[in-house]
Amino acid sequence: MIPVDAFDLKMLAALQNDGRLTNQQLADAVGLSASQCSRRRMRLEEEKVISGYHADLSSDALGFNVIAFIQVTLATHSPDNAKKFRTLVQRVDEVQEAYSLTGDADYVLKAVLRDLKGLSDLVNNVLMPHQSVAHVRSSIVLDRLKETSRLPLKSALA
Amino acid sequence: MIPVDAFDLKMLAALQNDGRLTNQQLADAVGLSASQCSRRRMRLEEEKVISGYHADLSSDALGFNVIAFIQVTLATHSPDNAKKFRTLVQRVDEVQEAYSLTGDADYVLKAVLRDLKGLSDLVNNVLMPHQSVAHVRSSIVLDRLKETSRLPLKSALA
DNA sequence: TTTGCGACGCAAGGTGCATGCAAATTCGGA
DNA sequence: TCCGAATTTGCATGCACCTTGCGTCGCAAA
Repeated sequence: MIPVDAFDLKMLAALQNDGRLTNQQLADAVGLSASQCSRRRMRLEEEKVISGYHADLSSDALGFNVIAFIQVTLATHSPDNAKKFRTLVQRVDEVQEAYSLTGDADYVLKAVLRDLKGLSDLVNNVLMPHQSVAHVRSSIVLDRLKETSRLPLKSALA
Repeated sequence: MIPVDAFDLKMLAALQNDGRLTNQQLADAVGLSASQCSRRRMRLEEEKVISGYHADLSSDALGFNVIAFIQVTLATHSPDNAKKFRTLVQRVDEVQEAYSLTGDADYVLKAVLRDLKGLSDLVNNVLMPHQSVAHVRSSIVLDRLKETSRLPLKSALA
Protein backbone atom coordinates (compact mmCIF):
# COMPACT_ATOMS: atom_id res chain seq x y z
CA MET A 1 0.00 0.00 0.00
CA ILE A 2 1.30 3.45 0.82
CA PRO A 3 4.73 3.46 2.43
CA VAL A 4 4.54 4.81 5.95
CA ASP A 5 7.53 4.34 8.20
CA ALA A 6 8.16 5.11 11.86
CA PHE A 7 9.10 8.73 11.08
CA ASP A 8 5.86 9.23 9.18
CA LEU A 9 3.88 7.78 12.05
CA LYS A 10 5.51 10.09 14.54
CA MET A 11 4.78 13.02 12.28
CA LEU A 12 1.18 11.97 11.81
CA ALA A 13 0.73 11.55 15.53
CA ALA A 14 2.19 14.99 16.16
CA LEU A 15 0.06 16.61 13.48
CA GLN A 16 -3.04 14.97 14.86
CA ASN A 17 -2.37 16.82 18.08
CA ASP A 18 -1.41 20.11 16.52
CA GLY A 19 -2.09 20.67 12.86
CA ARG A 20 -0.17 23.94 12.74
CA LEU A 21 3.16 22.56 13.86
CA THR A 22 6.12 24.14 12.13
CA ASN A 23 8.36 21.89 10.11
CA GLN A 24 11.05 22.78 12.59
CA GLN A 25 8.88 21.78 15.56
CA LEU A 26 8.01 18.60 13.72
CA ALA A 27 11.70 18.03 13.12
CA ASP A 28 12.46 18.39 16.82
CA ALA A 29 9.64 16.03 17.69
CA VAL A 30 10.61 13.20 15.35
CA GLY A 31 14.36 13.63 15.01
CA LEU A 32 14.75 14.76 11.42
CA SER A 33 15.66 18.01 9.73
CA ALA A 34 12.98 20.55 8.91
CA SER A 35 13.49 20.10 5.19
CA GLN A 36 12.83 16.41 5.43
CA CYS A 37 9.69 17.02 7.43
CA SER A 38 8.55 19.42 4.76
CA ARG A 39 9.14 16.84 2.03
CA ARG A 40 7.52 13.99 3.94
CA ARG A 41 4.57 16.10 4.89
CA MET A 42 3.98 17.05 1.28
CA ARG A 43 4.16 13.42 0.31
CA LEU A 44 1.66 12.41 2.96
CA GLU A 45 -0.69 15.15 1.80
CA GLU A 46 -0.19 14.12 -1.80
CA GLU A 47 -1.04 10.52 -0.98
CA LYS A 48 -4.08 11.65 1.02
CA VAL A 49 -2.83 10.00 4.16
CA ILE A 50 -3.32 13.49 5.52
CA SER A 51 -6.68 14.40 4.07
CA GLY A 52 -6.76 17.95 5.42
CA TYR A 53 -6.28 20.35 8.28
CA HIS A 54 -9.07 21.80 10.33
CA ALA A 55 -9.55 24.28 13.12
CA ASP A 56 -11.45 22.75 15.99
CA LEU A 57 -14.11 25.14 17.22
CA SER A 58 -15.73 25.14 20.62
CA SER A 59 -19.39 24.30 20.22
CA ASP A 60 -20.01 25.64 23.71
CA ALA A 61 -18.40 29.00 23.02
CA LEU A 62 -20.39 29.35 19.81
CA GLY A 63 -23.70 28.46 21.37
CA PHE A 64 -24.34 24.98 20.04
CA ASN A 65 -25.88 23.53 23.15
CA VAL A 66 -27.55 20.39 21.84
CA ILE A 67 -26.02 17.30 20.34
CA ALA A 68 -28.27 14.44 19.32
CA PHE A 69 -28.02 11.00 17.84
CA ILE A 70 -30.86 10.28 15.47
CA GLN A 71 -31.74 6.78 14.36
CA VAL A 72 -33.47 6.72 11.01
CA THR A 73 -35.44 3.97 9.34
CA LEU A 74 -36.05 4.34 5.63
CA ALA A 75 -39.43 3.96 4.00
CA THR A 76 -38.13 1.40 1.54
CA HIS A 77 -34.70 -0.05 0.96
CA SER A 78 -34.64 0.74 -2.72
CA PRO A 79 -31.38 2.15 -4.08
CA ASP A 80 -33.29 5.18 -5.25
CA ASN A 81 -34.56 5.89 -1.78
CA ALA A 82 -31.14 5.37 -0.23
CA LYS A 83 -29.67 7.86 -2.68
CA LYS A 84 -32.29 10.48 -1.85
CA PHE A 85 -31.57 10.10 1.83
CA ARG A 86 -27.85 10.35 1.19
CA THR A 87 -28.30 13.62 -0.65
CA LEU A 88 -30.50 14.99 2.10
CA VAL A 89 -27.93 14.20 4.75
CA GLN A 90 -25.16 15.77 2.73
CA ARG A 91 -27.11 18.97 2.33
CA VAL A 92 -28.04 19.51 5.96
CA ASP A 93 -25.17 21.21 7.77
CA GLU A 94 -26.48 20.37 11.21
CA VAL A 95 -25.79 16.71 10.48
CA GLN A 96 -22.11 16.18 11.17
CA GLU A 97 -21.94 12.43 10.82
CA ALA A 98 -24.09 9.80 9.16
CA TYR A 99 -23.55 6.06 9.11
CA SER A 100 -25.41 2.99 8.09
CA LEU A 101 -25.09 0.34 10.75
CA THR A 102 -25.72 -3.27 11.55
CA GLY A 103 -28.58 -3.65 13.97
CA ASP A 104 -32.03 -2.16 14.35
CA ALA A 105 -32.07 1.15 12.49
CA ASP A 106 -30.91 1.80 8.95
CA TYR A 107 -28.90 4.91 9.72
CA VAL A 108 -27.55 6.86 12.65
CA LEU A 109 -26.95 10.58 12.40
CA LYS A 110 -25.09 12.86 14.75
CA ALA A 111 -26.44 16.40 14.70
CA VAL A 112 -25.31 19.66 16.33
CA LEU A 113 -27.92 22.27 17.14
CA ARG A 114 -28.31 25.54 18.97
CA ASP A 115 -31.17 24.36 21.16
CA LEU A 116 -33.97 21.85 21.45
CA LYS A 117 -36.06 23.84 19.03
CA GLY A 118 -33.31 23.29 16.51
CA LEU A 119 -33.54 19.57 17.06
CA SER A 120 -37.29 19.67 16.80
CA ASP A 121 -37.03 21.59 13.53
CA LEU A 122 -34.56 19.12 12.12
CA VAL A 123 -36.61 16.08 13.07
CA ASN A 124 -40.09 17.38 12.33
CA ASN A 125 -39.49 19.77 9.45
CA VAL A 126 -36.56 18.22 7.63
CA LEU A 127 -36.23 14.52 8.30
CA MET A 128 -39.78 13.34 8.94
CA PRO A 129 -41.36 15.08 5.94
CA HIS A 130 -38.74 13.71 3.57
CA GLN A 131 -40.13 11.06 1.31
CA SER A 132 -37.31 8.62 1.94
CA VAL A 133 -37.80 8.53 5.70
CA ALA A 134 -40.21 6.26 7.52
CA HIS A 135 -39.28 6.51 11.15
CA VAL A 136 -37.05 8.63 13.36
CA ARG A 137 -35.92 8.21 16.93
CA SER A 138 -33.61 10.71 18.58
CA SER A 139 -31.45 10.57 21.70
CA ILE A 140 -30.05 13.72 23.24
CA VAL A 141 -26.49 13.83 24.49
CA LEU A 142 -26.42 14.50 28.23
CA ASP A 143 -22.66 14.50 28.68
CA ARG A 144 -19.62 14.37 26.44
CA LEU A 145 -17.01 12.13 28.05
CA LYS A 146 -14.67 12.18 25.08
CA GLU A 147 -14.68 13.73 21.65
CA THR A 148 -11.68 13.43 19.38
CA SER A 149 -10.89 12.35 15.87
CA ARG A 150 -7.43 11.01 16.61
CA LEU A 151 -6.62 7.61 15.21
CA PRO A 152 -4.85 5.19 17.58
CA LEU A 153 -1.63 5.25 15.58
CA LYS A 154 0.43 3.40 18.14
CA SER A 155 -0.90 0.17 16.64
CA ALA A 156 -0.23 1.14 13.04
CA LEU A 157 2.73 0.12 10.94
CA ALA A 158 1.48 -0.43 7.42
CA MET B 1 -20.49 36.11 26.19
CA ILE B 2 -17.50 36.16 23.87
CA PRO B 3 -17.69 38.81 21.18
CA VAL B 4 -17.83 37.23 17.76
CA ASP B 5 -18.73 39.40 14.80
CA ALA B 6 -19.34 38.67 11.15
CA PHE B 7 -15.61 38.83 10.34
CA ASP B 8 -14.85 36.32 13.06
CA LEU B 9 -17.52 33.98 11.77
CA LYS B 10 -16.14 34.14 8.24
CA MET B 11 -12.68 33.40 9.59
CA LEU B 12 -13.94 30.50 11.68
CA ALA B 13 -15.80 29.05 8.74
CA ALA B 14 -12.71 29.32 6.57
CA LEU B 15 -10.47 27.77 9.21
CA GLN B 16 -12.89 24.91 9.69
CA ASN B 17 -12.35 24.08 6.05
CA ASP B 18 -8.60 24.59 6.01
CA GLY B 19 -6.79 24.92 9.29
CA ARG B 20 -3.51 25.91 7.67
CA LEU B 21 -4.77 28.98 5.88
CA THR B 22 -2.29 31.82 5.79
CA ASN B 23 -3.30 35.06 7.41
CA GLN B 24 -3.13 36.59 3.97
CA GLN B 25 -5.38 33.93 2.49
CA LEU B 26 -7.71 34.51 5.39
CA ALA B 27 -7.53 38.22 4.70
CA ASP B 28 -8.51 37.70 1.08
CA ALA B 29 -11.36 35.45 2.12
CA VAL B 30 -12.95 37.76 4.66
CA GLY B 31 -11.94 41.22 3.43
CA LEU B 32 -9.50 42.36 6.08
CA SER B 33 -5.77 42.89 6.20
CA ALA B 34 -3.44 40.05 7.12
CA SER B 35 -2.35 41.76 10.30
CA GLN B 36 -5.92 42.05 11.51
CA CYS B 37 -6.54 38.40 10.74
CA SER B 38 -3.47 37.54 12.75
CA ARG B 39 -4.70 39.57 15.71
CA ARG B 40 -8.24 38.24 15.55
CA ARG B 41 -7.07 34.69 15.17
CA MET B 42 -4.87 35.02 18.23
CA ARG B 43 -7.80 36.42 20.15
CA LEU B 44 -10.07 33.55 19.09
CA GLU B 45 -7.41 31.07 20.14
CA GLU B 46 -6.90 32.87 23.42
CA GLU B 47 -10.62 32.76 24.14
CA LYS B 48 -10.76 29.08 23.19
CA VAL B 49 -13.33 29.69 20.48
CA ILE B 50 -10.70 27.93 18.39
CA SER B 51 -9.73 25.07 20.65
CA GLY B 52 -7.01 23.69 18.41
CA TYR B 53 -5.85 22.62 14.97
CA HIS B 54 -5.66 19.05 13.81
CA ALA B 55 -4.51 17.12 10.80
CA ASP B 56 -7.24 14.87 9.49
CA LEU B 57 -5.86 11.44 8.70
CA SER B 58 -7.36 8.89 6.36
CA SER B 59 -8.45 5.88 8.37
CA ASP B 60 -8.62 3.91 5.15
CA ALA B 61 -5.08 4.74 4.09
CA LEU B 62 -3.79 3.82 7.53
CA GLY B 63 -5.62 0.53 7.71
CA PHE B 64 -8.37 1.25 10.18
CA ASN B 65 -11.08 -0.76 8.53
CA VAL B 66 -13.65 -1.08 11.27
CA ILE B 67 -15.73 1.58 12.96
CA ALA B 68 -18.23 0.57 15.61
CA PHE B 69 -20.78 2.14 17.87
CA ILE B 70 -20.89 0.46 21.24
CA GLN B 71 -23.77 0.88 23.65
CA VAL B 72 -22.77 0.35 27.23
CA THR B 73 -24.88 -0.21 30.31
CA LEU B 74 -23.19 0.29 33.65
CA ALA B 75 -23.34 -2.20 36.48
CA THR B 76 -24.56 0.42 38.91
CA HIS B 77 -25.21 4.12 38.56
CA SER B 78 -23.09 5.11 41.50
CA PRO B 79 -20.88 8.17 40.98
CA ASP B 80 -17.90 6.00 41.78
CA ASN B 81 -18.75 3.59 39.02
CA ALA B 82 -19.37 6.36 36.53
CA LYS B 83 -15.99 7.83 37.31
CA LYS B 84 -14.24 4.51 36.78
CA PHE B 85 -15.91 4.11 33.43
CA ARG B 86 -14.98 7.65 32.49
CA THR B 87 -11.34 6.96 33.25
CA LEU B 88 -11.41 3.75 31.26
CA VAL B 89 -12.84 5.48 28.22
CA GLN B 90 -10.28 8.24 28.43
CA ARG B 91 -7.44 5.77 28.53
CA VAL B 92 -8.44 3.64 25.55
CA ASP B 93 -7.23 5.28 22.36
CA GLU B 94 -9.49 3.23 20.12
CA VAL B 95 -12.47 5.02 21.62
CA GLN B 96 -12.76 8.31 19.79
CA GLU B 97 -16.04 9.53 21.19
CA ALA B 98 -18.07 8.75 24.27
CA TYR B 99 -21.41 10.20 25.30
CA SER B 100 -24.07 9.60 27.86
CA LEU B 101 -27.48 9.73 26.25
CA THR B 102 -31.16 9.83 26.92
CA GLY B 103 -32.80 6.55 26.04
CA ASP B 104 -31.98 2.90 26.57
CA ALA B 105 -28.25 2.61 27.16
CA ASP B 106 -26.16 4.60 29.59
CA TYR B 107 -23.36 5.41 27.16
CA VAL B 108 -22.53 5.23 23.49
CA LEU B 109 -18.94 4.92 22.33
CA LYS B 110 -17.53 5.32 18.85
CA ALA B 111 -14.45 3.19 18.31
CA VAL B 112 -11.95 2.87 15.45
CA LEU B 113 -10.20 -0.44 14.93
CA ARG B 114 -7.94 -2.19 12.47
CA ASP B 115 -10.23 -5.19 12.04
CA LEU B 116 -12.97 -7.21 13.63
CA LYS B 117 -10.49 -8.87 15.91
CA GLY B 118 -9.68 -5.43 17.22
CA LEU B 119 -13.32 -4.87 17.99
CA SER B 120 -13.60 -8.24 19.62
CA ASP B 121 -10.56 -7.46 21.77
CA LEU B 122 -11.98 -4.14 22.81
CA VAL B 123 -15.37 -5.53 23.73
CA ASN B 124 -14.33 -8.82 25.31
CA ASN B 125 -10.96 -7.97 26.82
CA VAL B 126 -11.31 -4.33 27.75
CA LEU B 127 -14.92 -3.29 28.20
CA MET B 128 -16.67 -6.44 29.38
CA PRO B 129 -14.13 -7.40 32.07
CA HIS B 130 -14.14 -3.90 33.54
CA GLN B 131 -15.89 -3.80 36.88
CA SER B 132 -18.00 -0.78 36.00
CA VAL B 133 -19.59 -2.39 32.94
CA ALA B 134 -22.67 -4.59 33.01
CA HIS B 135 -23.72 -4.95 29.42
CA VAL B 136 -22.35 -4.13 25.97
CA ARG B 137 -23.98 -4.10 22.57
CA SER B 138 -22.02 -3.15 19.47
CA SER B 139 -23.07 -2.11 15.97
CA ILE B 140 -20.61 -2.09 13.11
CA VAL B 141 -20.53 0.74 10.61
CA LEU B 142 -21.36 -0.51 7.13
CA ASP B 143 -21.07 2.77 5.31
CA ARG B 144 -19.97 6.29 6.12
CA LEU B 145 -22.30 8.75 4.43
CA LYS B 146 -20.83 11.80 6.10
CA GLU B 147 -18.10 12.46 8.61
CA THR B 148 -17.13 15.99 9.53
CA SER B 149 -16.66 18.08 12.62
CA ARG B 150 -17.74 21.36 11.08
CA LEU B 151 -20.21 23.41 13.04
CA PRO B 152 -23.11 24.90 11.06
CA LEU B 153 -21.90 28.46 11.54
CA LYS B 154 -24.31 30.02 9.10
CA SER B 155 -26.85 30.11 11.93
CA ALA B 156 -24.51 31.60 14.49
CA LEU B 157 -24.30 35.22 15.50
CA ALA B 158 -23.69 35.30 19.25
C1' DT C 1 -17.46 69.73 19.34
C1' DT C 2 -14.13 67.34 21.79
C1' DT C 3 -12.05 63.43 23.80
C1' DG C 4 -11.02 58.66 24.42
C1' DC C 5 -11.04 54.09 22.78
C1' DG C 6 -11.00 50.45 19.75
C1' DA C 7 -10.18 48.68 15.19
C1' DC C 8 -7.90 49.35 10.99
C1' DG C 9 -3.97 49.12 7.26
C1' DC C 10 0.87 49.70 6.33
C1' DA C 11 5.69 48.72 6.85
C1' DA C 12 9.65 46.41 8.68
C1' DG C 13 12.28 42.95 10.99
C1' DG C 14 12.31 38.34 12.08
C1' DT C 15 10.76 33.54 11.12
C1' DG C 16 9.45 29.65 8.48
C1' DC C 17 9.12 27.22 3.94
C1' DA C 18 10.63 24.81 -0.23
C1' DT C 19 14.08 23.53 -3.42
C1' DG C 20 18.97 22.63 -5.26
C1' DC C 21 22.89 20.21 -4.05
C1' DA C 22 26.30 17.16 -2.20
C1' DA C 23 27.18 13.74 1.29
C1' DA C 24 25.52 9.63 3.50
C1' DT C 25 22.91 5.48 3.61
C1' DT C 26 20.52 1.51 1.95
C1' DC C 27 19.91 -2.37 -1.01
C1' DG C 28 20.48 -5.90 -4.52
C1' DG C 29 23.43 -8.55 -7.49
C1' DA C 30 27.83 -10.48 -8.75
C1' DT D 1 32.19 -9.22 0.51
C1' DC D 2 32.17 -5.54 -2.54
C1' DC D 3 30.37 -2.19 -5.66
C1' DG D 4 27.15 0.87 -7.93
C1' DA D 5 22.57 2.85 -8.27
C1' DA D 6 18.87 4.75 -6.10
C1' DT D 7 16.99 6.80 -2.17
C1' DT D 8 17.27 9.64 1.85
C1' DT D 9 19.35 13.03 4.48
C1' DG D 10 21.18 17.78 6.18
C1' DC D 11 22.56 22.28 4.77
C1' DA D 12 22.17 26.71 2.38
C1' DT D 13 19.42 30.11 0.07
C1' DG D 14 15.88 32.92 -1.91
C1' DC D 15 11.15 33.83 -1.18
C1' DA D 16 6.80 34.12 1.32
C1' DC D 17 4.75 34.77 5.52
C1' DC D 18 3.98 36.30 10.35
C1' DT D 19 3.89 39.66 13.98
C1' DT D 20 4.41 43.96 16.10
C1' DG D 21 4.82 49.08 16.24
C1' DC D 22 2.78 53.06 14.58
C1' DG D 23 -0.22 56.50 12.67
C1' DT D 24 -5.04 57.03 11.11
C1' DC D 25 -9.92 56.62 11.15
C1' DG D 26 -14.59 56.22 13.03
C1' DC D 27 -17.71 56.09 16.67
C1' DA D 28 -19.70 56.96 21.31
C1' DA D 29 -19.93 59.50 25.45
C1' DA D 30 -19.26 63.82 27.74
